[in-house]
Amino acid sequence: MSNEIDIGIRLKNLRTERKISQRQLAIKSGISNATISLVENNKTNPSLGLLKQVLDVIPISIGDFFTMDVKQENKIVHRADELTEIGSGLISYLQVGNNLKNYKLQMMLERYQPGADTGKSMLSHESEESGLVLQGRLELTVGDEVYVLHKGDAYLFNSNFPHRFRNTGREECVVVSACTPPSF
Amino acid sequence: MSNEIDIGIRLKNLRTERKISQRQLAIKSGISNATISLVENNKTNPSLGLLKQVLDVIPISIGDFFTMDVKQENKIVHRADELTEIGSGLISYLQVGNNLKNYKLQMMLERYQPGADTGKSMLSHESEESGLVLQGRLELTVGDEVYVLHKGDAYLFNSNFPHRFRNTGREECVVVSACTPPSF
DNA sequence: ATTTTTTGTTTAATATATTTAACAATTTAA
DNA sequence: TTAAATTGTTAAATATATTAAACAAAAAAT
Repeated sequence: MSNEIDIGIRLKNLRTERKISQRQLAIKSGISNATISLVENNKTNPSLGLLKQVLDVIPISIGDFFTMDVKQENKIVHRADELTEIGSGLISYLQVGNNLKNYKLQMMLERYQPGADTGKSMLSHESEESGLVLQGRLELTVGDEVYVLHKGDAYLFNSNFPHRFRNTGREECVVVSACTPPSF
Repeated sequence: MSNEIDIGIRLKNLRTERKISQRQLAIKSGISNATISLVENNKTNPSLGLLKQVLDVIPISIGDFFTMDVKQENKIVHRADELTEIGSGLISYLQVGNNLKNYKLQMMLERYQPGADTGKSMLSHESEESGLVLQGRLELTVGDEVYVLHKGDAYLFNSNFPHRFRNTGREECVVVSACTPPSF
């Protein structure tokens, strides 16, 4: 799902590397600081003209902006409220770290609302998944086998098998999971 | 002045190379055909999300889109209504051709409204300019010399001299000019 | 300590992008 | 030829980006 362009982190990196504030950048570019904030947090869908105006003061071209490497994640401790939401709907995936390009490991705190269902995934990417249930009831289907997991139970499998997760219980189901390499 | 990003020509080239219509591209991308038209004619300032949606069906990345070479101008005959306006205000410069990157010669039809004034240009780029007055009265200053030209008169000079054009007459002044290499 | 700046974020107001629907012009079908 | 479909463009309606102004939190100054 996280298929979008991460304009925010790119701009924020460029700005903080130069040690200038949102407001300074705003003044130099002629864009409001509110907008800079919204862009950096991916809370708006900026126009190209606007982006160019901002990048002109860096300066960097639009092409370079999108082709440049995103600075590697170097934060080690991620506070509870800093985890990155990459899920949606009835399922929440709170990922440890924003940009995992340079990592082999993806760690997530998963929350399945009652009735939540990933659907049968037919993905055949070579990766391994493991998880441990903290709360609630989780139905796991791998191939033809169906399992029901409760608090304390864990799973580990090769994710090129078709698989599916469902919360068949009445309360929220919470799972801590790991995956290598990252699957999205 | 023409300092902007030529999104329009880039997209139009990509689309026409693939021989698909604006409407086909619109349907595939989920964007309205009206918008595609506006974007191709630089009549709107599209958001990045929109551009990405469109480019995804080409497909091409945003970075590549902006770094790719713009197809060279290959049109030979440019109809009167196809000339490219690169002037503004009281002065109209109708240029022969859109993208002159690969050309050494820039041909323009210039219209100076009464009172129009280029201001004294101190530019010292090595280039030659020539022009022929079709209508009206044109005051030309080159270095210390001031000349007044009327219908049929022409000029030719090396444009690293400071120079300036003014319409000191009461009617519109029309000039056909040439410049090498292109100055803007 | 207590102002005073400076920081990043958010909300309501406003500006502008985008869509829907219509148009005229050209091409395709019959 | 005429009718039908497809082309690109434009105007009015609508959705959304952007701004101005206020906010709370942190840093700097006194």
